[in-house]
Parts: sequence; structure tokens; C-alpha cells
Amino acid sequence: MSDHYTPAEIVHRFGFSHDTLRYYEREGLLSQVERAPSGHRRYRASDVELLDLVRCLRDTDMPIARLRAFAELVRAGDHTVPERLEVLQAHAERLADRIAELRARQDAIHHKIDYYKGVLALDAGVDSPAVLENG
Amino acid sequence: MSDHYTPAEIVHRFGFSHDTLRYYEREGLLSQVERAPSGHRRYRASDVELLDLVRCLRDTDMPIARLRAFAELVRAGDHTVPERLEVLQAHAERLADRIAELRARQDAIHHKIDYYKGVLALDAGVDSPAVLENG
DNA sequence: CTGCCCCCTGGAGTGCACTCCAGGTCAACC
DNA sequence: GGTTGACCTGGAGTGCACTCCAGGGGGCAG
Repeated sequence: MSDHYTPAEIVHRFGFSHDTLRYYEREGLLSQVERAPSGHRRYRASDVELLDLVRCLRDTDMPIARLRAFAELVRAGDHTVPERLEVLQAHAERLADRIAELRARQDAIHHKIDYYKGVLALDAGVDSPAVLENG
Repeated sequence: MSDHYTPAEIVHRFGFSHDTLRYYEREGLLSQVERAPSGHRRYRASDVELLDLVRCLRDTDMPIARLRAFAELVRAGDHTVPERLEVLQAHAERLADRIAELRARQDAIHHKIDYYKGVLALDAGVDSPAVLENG
């Protein structure tokens, strides 16, 4: 381990494919990644740090465009911290909403599952099962 | 209100667009929807019931292909209830995993937010702020 | 010297889920 | 009778996020 990471190491670490990493770079999520004399990329600690956040935000469905905007703020310097904070807080809010929605839907699905289980239980126990109310 | 619903009523009720409803029909999520003599669609209670579930499952990211498979089971008759149950249970499991992942990411994002808040607090109170550990 | 592997490039292709469009029908209202 | 509005059709187009491809280079093991 030296002060940089090869593409393969990054692929392994984050689970992004080579192509996805190049795509992110093209899209401005990563600033120009350093190169070895051979032309091969050398990812640095700052890239890794940003990719960590990218992983987190992509996994929570932040679109690429917003990630690029965030990355640009990071590049613009420390004075953009308030704006970055706003971006993250807005995202956290949407995420909380999304989780709440998923949980509500999850409840509905479990009700449906229970309904089907009821149907099966009746089927198993009775020759001609009664009609069941679908909740 | 009669025993059927117009396309506009369905659009209003579920928030699916006309085009999306037609797309779902083409994709086999709804079986052939009844028509008025004019050719206009007439959605019935059974369509509404299925659309309710479609809303639920789409909102929790079940792909169209799996929804079609489910719809086919529904059409095939009551003997497919065990299979439908399996589909729903598998989906519920994926959904629980997804929610757990989102919550984990949510924690990480909140840590990042707290970190940025710390930076700002230091900025506000100190002329030359100390370096802060990024968690 | 010969493979072989890892990596490079620009650009084209893919999959999914819609979404839009042009042109037409039908019923109702003025 | 004309206009309006809701709806119809098949098919093309869109947006997003990758993902794949063909062709090429550098460096090292055998």
C-alpha cells in the first residue's frame, strides 16, 4: 500500500466497475484523477473519500447531476461548506420521506401476505372455503 | 359512481398517467380492460384492486417484469395463491433489506452533516479553525 | 522475443420505465 | 352543424445510469 490506489483496488473497494468510475470521472463527480507515467490512473486519498460519499449518496438515489453539483462545491473550496450542508440536508430529508413511504408500503404488503396466508389456511382446513374479506 | 371507472377517474385515483396505464395494459399488468361501445376503457373493481397492488409494488421498486408475472398468476386462478405468496414474501424480504440499507446510509449522511456543522461552528467562533477529523 | 494482464481511449449500445406524438373517433353542448 | 373535450391507436422518442466494444500500449514473467 502506497499513497495511491490502482483502478483495480478502487473497483474492489467500492464495487463500482471500471466503466462506472470512468463515467463518474467524465461526469465530473471526480476531478481529474492523477496518472502514472504509463497513463494508468492513480486514485488518491481525497478521491477515495469522495467516492465514499458518492457510494452513500448514489445508494440513496441521489441523481448524478446533483452529485456533480456537490463535487463542484467540494472543488470550489472550503467556503462552500454551507451550501454542501444544504445539499446534504435536503437529501437527508428526501431520504427520510422515502424511507417512511417504503415502510408504509411494506405494511400494506404484509397485510396482503397475511390475507393470502388466510386464504391458504382456509383452503387447507375446509372443503369449500368461505369468502374472505380482502384488506 | 357506477360499477366502473373512466380512465380519468383512474388517473386521478392512482396518479398513474393515461400513458402509463396503457403501458401497463400492454405489458400485461392488467388483463384486457373492458370497453364502452365508443371504445373508451371502463376499469372495473378488479382492475382497481390490482392497480392498488401495482401502486404498492411499483413504489417499492418491483420491476415491471415481476409485476407481469404476478398478474399472470392472478389471472391463472385461485390455485396460484401459494406462488403469489412466494412472490410477495420474496419482495417483502428484498424491501426489508433495502430499507435497512437506506437507514444505514442515512446514518452515514447524518454523520457527514454533523461533521460539516462542526466545521461551520468552528469557522464562526475561531479566526483560524483547527483541523477537524472527518468521520 | 512472446505472451499476458491491466489498463487506456472515444464512442456506441443497453435496459428500464415511461412519455410523447400525429392523426382519428365519439358524444355532448352551443 | 360546428366545436370541444375525453379518449382511441400504433409507434417513435426520452432520460437516466450505466455497460460494452474495438483497437492499442506498457511492463513484466518465462
